[in-house]
Amino acid sequence: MVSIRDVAKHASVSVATVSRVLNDKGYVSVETRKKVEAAIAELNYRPNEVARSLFKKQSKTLGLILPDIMNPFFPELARAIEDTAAKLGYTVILCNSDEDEEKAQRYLDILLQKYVDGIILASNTIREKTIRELNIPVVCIDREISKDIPTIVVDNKKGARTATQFLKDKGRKRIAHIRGPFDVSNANERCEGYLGIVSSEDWFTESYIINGNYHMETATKVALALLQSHPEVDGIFAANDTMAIGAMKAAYQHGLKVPEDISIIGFDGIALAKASIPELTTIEQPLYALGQKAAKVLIQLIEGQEIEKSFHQFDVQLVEREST
Amino acid sequence: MVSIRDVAKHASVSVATVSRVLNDKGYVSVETRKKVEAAIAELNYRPNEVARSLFKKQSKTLGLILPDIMNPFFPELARAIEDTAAKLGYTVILCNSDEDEEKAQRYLDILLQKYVDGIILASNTIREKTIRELNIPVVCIDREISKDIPTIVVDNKKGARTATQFLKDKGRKRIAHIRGPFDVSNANERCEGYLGIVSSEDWFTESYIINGNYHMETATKVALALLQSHPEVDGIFAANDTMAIGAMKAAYQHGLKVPEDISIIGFDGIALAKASIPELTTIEQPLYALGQKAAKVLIQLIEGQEIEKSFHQFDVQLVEREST
DNA sequence: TTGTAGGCGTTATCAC
DNA sequence: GTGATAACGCCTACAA
Repeated sequence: MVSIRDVAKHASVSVATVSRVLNDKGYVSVETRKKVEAAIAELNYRPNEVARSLFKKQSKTLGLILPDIMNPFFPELARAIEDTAAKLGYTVILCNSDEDEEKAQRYLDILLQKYVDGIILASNTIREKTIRELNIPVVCIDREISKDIPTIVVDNKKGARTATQFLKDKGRKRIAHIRGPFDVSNANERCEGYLGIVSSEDWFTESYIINGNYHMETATKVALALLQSHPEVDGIFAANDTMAIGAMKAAYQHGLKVPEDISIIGFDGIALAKASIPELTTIEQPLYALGQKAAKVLIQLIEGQEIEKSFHQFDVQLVEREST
Repeated sequence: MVSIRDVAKHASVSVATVSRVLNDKGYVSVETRKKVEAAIAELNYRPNEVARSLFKKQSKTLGLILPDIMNPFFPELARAIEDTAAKLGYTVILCNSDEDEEKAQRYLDILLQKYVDGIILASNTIREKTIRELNIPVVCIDREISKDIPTIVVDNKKGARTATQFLKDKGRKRIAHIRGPFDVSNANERCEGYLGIVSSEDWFTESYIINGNYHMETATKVALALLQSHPEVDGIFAANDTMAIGAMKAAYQHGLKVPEDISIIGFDGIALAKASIPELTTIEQPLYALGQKAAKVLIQLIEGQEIEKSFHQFDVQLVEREST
């Protein structure tokens, strides 16, 4: 690897001068600059980012900690973050935490040791205090940890209301809800939204709320049980698309036609929703925009720019397809 | 951030000694070691990886360049790679190349500047020469660039033969193929496999091979056109699952029932295949194992261990579900 | 306008 | 056994 010293020698100047033209800082005569640039080109020199990082105490690297990139919700987010980061000169380290606090903590340590400039975090196990102690900018996404930490989320409650109301408007009389995990904030918000619409209905009972874990298989199982015990159910709002697909499977297994016999609506707007047959009606999150925003805010924070506001709640949109 | 110097001072020893206990290298008396360890614990000291990297010229970081993490084929691969890397003490930088040579090249440069220790590459735009010039270990995955570069792939041809033969065995008489892009090696291999089974059939014509691009929408379009112009087609082997789903959509749009009127089989075994209704029969790749192997081989290469062989071709497995 | 030199936090080579 | 000290490649006072 050719170093700044080689360039200096080649151009018969000092390393300081080379550094100056490299960073466009300080005075350099046009002539010397040209000489240096020629040397750089000739030697195909590229500054060593590690040395730079050591000196500057920052690495132009972001950490991205999410539960599991295999969860179809995250790839689009990750892509948006990576795109935006790249555009702004940053690189991103991918970490899968599996919602495991210890694992997340380990990644946090490693990222710190590697001098990452900031972290984007989708987690419900990490607490505010831990984040504060990191002493580097952190942006939370999808899951809110504290109002005092920059956060990019979506209006879950409103989206859930929209979904439930939509089912009602479609003439559905008994609307059930497959909720997400209790320790995930958005799952609780979505459940609240659902309740906001149905809790005053005379038919409503708690048994219309069944517990899912955001995964398909479990959703199929619990939905099937629901359909068996409550054959009157004619509409399901699942707290995410994956579970909605699971519910569709359950409906078929139970001999029900979607959407003729039962309407199913999801939440998230992942690619899967468009790939299912019938295609899934869902509450679509602007996933790419969320990721983009997260990266932008984080980098602003890193670069010390003033942030207008730190809590961003995006709107969500009903996309009607074939399952309702 | 507390540095090795702070620890040294705290333990009243020299930095050299601290370094020795840190790396378990050289002689350190039990007593001093204990002192140092106490100081480390007390100050909660963690060595600075950047400084380490600078000195050692390696960063315990891997680069992962793939076309697009949003393509459902890649998350599982990425996850396996990240898991394995983490277990072995490495971290991974995610890069999306969009099959764009220039973009990939840019990432390569950046990764080099960051001293990554090795790169895992899924690309068909980068040439062998470019890889050689990197002067760091590279392993290719999913797409073969050269027999001389460590590569992890699957027996595409055989898998394609299996798929096509399976359709035949199911009694399908006119089997079409939606192929992948011409510049992707596995697409060509899969097409060859298909041809191996059908090219000698008397009904076979080139018009049974239609061009897809591994994406769903296009597949739906071309499959629909095929079904219209060739209503006799009763089986489709799509070169990947995403296109197989697209073909299912086309079948439904055309008024055909799957699998009653037409059988459809995919390739890859992505999660989507299990989520579709009906569930997709497919040729399943051991995705996680592939990623794991890639990471392991790369790290072996990095750590200078001898590699038994560098070209790994995994077997593929027919998974029969509901679409055939 | 340019060069010298010290330091970022580690590791490794020598002395002692 | 332990401690100075010179790298690693870069940046930035400070001098010249």
